[in-house]
Amino acid sequence: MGSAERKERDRQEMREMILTAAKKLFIQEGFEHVTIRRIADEIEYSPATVYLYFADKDTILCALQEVGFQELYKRQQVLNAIKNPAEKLRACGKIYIDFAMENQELYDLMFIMRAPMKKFLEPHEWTLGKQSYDVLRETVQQCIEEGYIKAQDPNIGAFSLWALLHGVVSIFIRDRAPMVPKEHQGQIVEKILGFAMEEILDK
Amino acid sequence: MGSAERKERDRQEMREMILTAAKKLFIQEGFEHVTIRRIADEIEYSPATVYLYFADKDTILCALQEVGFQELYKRQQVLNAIKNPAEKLRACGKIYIDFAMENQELYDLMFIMRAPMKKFLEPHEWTLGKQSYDVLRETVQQCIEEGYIKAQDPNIGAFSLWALLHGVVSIFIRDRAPMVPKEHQGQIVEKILGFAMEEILDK
DNA sequence: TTATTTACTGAACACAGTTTAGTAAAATTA
DNA sequence: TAATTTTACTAAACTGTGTTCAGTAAATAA
Repeated sequence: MGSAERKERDRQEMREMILTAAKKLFIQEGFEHVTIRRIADEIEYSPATVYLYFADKDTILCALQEVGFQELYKRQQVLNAIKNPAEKLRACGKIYIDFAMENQELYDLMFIMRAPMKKFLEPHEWTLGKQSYDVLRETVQQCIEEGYIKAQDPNIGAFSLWALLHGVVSIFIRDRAPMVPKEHQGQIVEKILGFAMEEILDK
Repeated sequence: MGSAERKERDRQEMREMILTAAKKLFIQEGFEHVTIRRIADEIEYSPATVYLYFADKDTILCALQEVGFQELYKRQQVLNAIKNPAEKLRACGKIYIDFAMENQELYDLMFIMRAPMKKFLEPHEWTLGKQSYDVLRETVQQCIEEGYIKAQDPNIGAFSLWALLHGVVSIFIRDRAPMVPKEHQGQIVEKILGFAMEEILDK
């Protein structure tokens, strides 16, 4: 009677195949080329089969979004080694912008795209996102406690910093700054992070 | 032989009818319900007719984007009455965030959506956007000249402020901050503007 | 009055996401 | 082993996109 377990294992394998194919298409060809039919081609099954493993396209995008949050959270782990809160905050910002600029399609899906958010609106688990956000919020909190930031509310502080960094990278990712050539974008993102750090931190 | 002029006038009227219909759908029903067929219904012509006045859907979205930039620029005109650069900068920010939060669908089209940007990528006229951006840049410039800001480069300064404000409003517009209830969003946007002003301005 | 240009549309095409009816293989039961 | 049921899968279709094209009727020009 161990066949039920094998079934479940096979099912998970299939789900991962689909996600892997979707991610590959997503990164290599961009969002607009991620179609159920292309995913089906990639895994060598029919389009209808995809629907036996995922309710609809948005659900696949949600799952992919979670993969993105896992990767971001993983990068954030190096922060545990940094004790000084000011340094830690700067590193936290750096990790965020590097992740964004190096994985633009994935970042877009996680923080900009409309598609996969319908599912999340309700009580649902934005858990993964919260996990990453908490890293930032706690670092800001630490900066306040140890007197590196004069600001009072860690929530507003963390949110402002997030907004600033998200603002810069999303302007570039969605091509809203034609006055800035692509090859200067990374440099400007870093400069703004440094600028923000000087303004926020007291020493 | 004045018929050629009337023809041109009729043509412009038709273009405006289409844009008006598109804008109405856009604002009342949201982007996903703006289809060529719905626009055609609205103006009581066939879908094919729309293509006699606009090359494709993206071109219509571009035109709508320009309408948005006109509206933003129009709001910015009240800034001319403000002489003190610090006050002016704050008002400039306030106008921006008010416009964004009051016209979320339009703001989305102007600053977030992917669709209408393919056309703009080349040398093309991002003129309207530049016009509005220059208002901000010149205000920052003025603040620097009159010693209200210690920062050296007006470009980085203006861009940072834009990024911060765009970051906040776009996080809300694309529902990426489930921890913030809708009724508090406006309040937070304002708080962050105030926060930024305190940090940036020297007095 | 005739010829030509203009403004418009019905019908189709290609391509999405998604559903459904059916099939062949595997698993279960007898 | 033989019969039955369940499972895994797919071909084909449905709806709804953006877009094109051949044809038509009215307005204009000759």
